[in-house]
Amino acid sequence: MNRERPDRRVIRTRRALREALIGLILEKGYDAVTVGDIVDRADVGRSTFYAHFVDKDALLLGGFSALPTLWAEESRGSDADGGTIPFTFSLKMFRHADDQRRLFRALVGQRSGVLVQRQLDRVLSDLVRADLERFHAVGDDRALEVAVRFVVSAYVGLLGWWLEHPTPATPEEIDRAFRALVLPGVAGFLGVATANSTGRST
Amino acid sequence: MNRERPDRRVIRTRRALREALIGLILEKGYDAVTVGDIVDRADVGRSTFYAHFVDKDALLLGGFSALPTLWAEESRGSDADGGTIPFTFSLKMFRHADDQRRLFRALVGQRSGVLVQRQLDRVLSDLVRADLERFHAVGDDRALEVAVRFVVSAYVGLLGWWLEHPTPATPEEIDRAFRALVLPGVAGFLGVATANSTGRST
DNA sequence: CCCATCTCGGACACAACGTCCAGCAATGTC
DNA sequence: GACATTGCTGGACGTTGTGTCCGAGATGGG
Repeated sequence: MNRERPDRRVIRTRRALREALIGLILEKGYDAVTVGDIVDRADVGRSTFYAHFVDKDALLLGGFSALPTLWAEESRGSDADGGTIPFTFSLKMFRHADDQRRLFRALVGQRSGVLVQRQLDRVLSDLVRADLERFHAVGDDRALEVAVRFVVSAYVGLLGWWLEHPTPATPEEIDRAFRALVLPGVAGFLGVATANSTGRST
Repeated sequence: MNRERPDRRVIRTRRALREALIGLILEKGYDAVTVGDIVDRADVGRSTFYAHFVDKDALLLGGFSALPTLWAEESRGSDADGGTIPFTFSLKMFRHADDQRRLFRALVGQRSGVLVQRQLDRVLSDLVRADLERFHAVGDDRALEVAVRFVVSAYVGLLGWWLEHPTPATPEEIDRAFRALVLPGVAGFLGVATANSTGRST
């Protein structure tokens, strides 16, 4: 890995930009934020911004680049749970989102951009796929993908809804709802899939 | 209703714009299309465009404004089905999307804008809510909303995935998968299902 | 045939993006 | 502590797209 620790100035600049962005997102929503806004608030030259990031998007996603690894480690770390319960990411994520509710609402909520949602989708897809393979030992690849898509869509949908609501539901409650809604269908679907191998003759 | 049939010129212009937009969406994707592109292809003055629509978005959604009513009528019309099977929109929609696959992929696919997805979300939410109320007689309003969110998210997610794939799955197959994945969870979550009709297709 | 209405076309102001460069400042190293 | 390296500044510039405005001309409906 190319891990030469960068210049202090670089760190400073990047942090300033990241924090400015987050503040602005909370105020105006991501889409309404311009590069001008960001460098203005961060007290950084416009050209400096482009020296670091090609895009507004790059800045945002750069902040998230650490997260996937973190989650992956968390999920692997808790093998005790991971061994018996599928989708352990769910409750963790709900809690995390609850802590940073305002930011998450702005980023993953229903009236936000798609960028972060898409990123989240990608990360979750891998986790879910791994869990499904572990718990169901499916043979049909396409059925697996359909199930992954189903679980992730349902999850992100519920998450977005929950964030966007002045709701008294706790992370635990919404997590329970998620499991109750998703697990039966998956069990039935992948069970049938292995025995019956849905669909065309391969 | 204010249904004075408008001037021929108006009709002509609007149709030209709509068709130009669709063509351009198929070529470049919605986001990449500019108002300039549209009026250019439609051979319409720029100012004329703004005399009809405030936005690129308005033009697009204007085209869809007829659709919800159509679906609602379809759904109400087929009371024979509607009486025994929930979510009759599903297969219809899958078929419709299959017919216009390229356009739908550009509009509802996973790398498309959110506009149409959101519109679709709204329309489907109402349909799904109605069906859930009819089939489950729920008392808890919040549980109902959670279930609606779940069903719609799962549906739109599967639809998007299916469109974006060079997949040999027919509308019927993906519809069956959708029902198999969604119905058990809903039944369990909302309590007693009045009719336990788990996807009998034909 | 005439009037109302629509369309044209081009000019304009504006907002944001992304690039470039010369001069200055901070940094890590020896 | 001196110095070469690297990063930052700040503002000018070109570009693209948006949305508005208006007078002149074309076209439709009664």
